[in-house]
Amino acid sequence: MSNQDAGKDAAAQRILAAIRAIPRGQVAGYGEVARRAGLPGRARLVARLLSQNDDRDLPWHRVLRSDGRIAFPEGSKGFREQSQRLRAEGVRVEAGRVRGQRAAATLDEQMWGDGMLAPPASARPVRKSRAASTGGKRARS
DNA sequence: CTAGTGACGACGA
DNA sequence: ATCGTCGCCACTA
Repeated sequence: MSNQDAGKDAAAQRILAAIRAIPRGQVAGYGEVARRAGLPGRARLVARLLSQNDDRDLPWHRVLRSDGRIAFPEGSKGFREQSQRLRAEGVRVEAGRVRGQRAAATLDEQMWGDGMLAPPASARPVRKSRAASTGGKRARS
């Protein structure tokens, strides 16, 4: 296995850890999870991982889009599954959208919350550390 | 190398 | 709040 493979795997493990760190009844956005994992700008990587994931243990249902919407198309199998699992935890889901909390923002606060420990962010740029500026103003007018 | 695709994210209209 | 467009990443053809 090459270094790249190892690095990819490490990133994957970190992402999985970040997802498992989401408290029951709480939710987080893909981008938030990626950031928490030290992979800013890799929201899509998180999504790809989940699509590949098969671990029933993983609380994947707590990961939503940044706008609080479930990422699956309404009515799809995954959609129903996720909605059900979320509601089972007491999360209010309506019209494919989670109400009661804003997906994300709370993650870090829940873990390290009010000055509990050092900033996790630690921002382990792992590498690459690109701008990761998701959506940098196009020149459209 | 270019194009297309996807459990994404942000911004402008 | 909704929609369309653009940006970024990782992967596949």
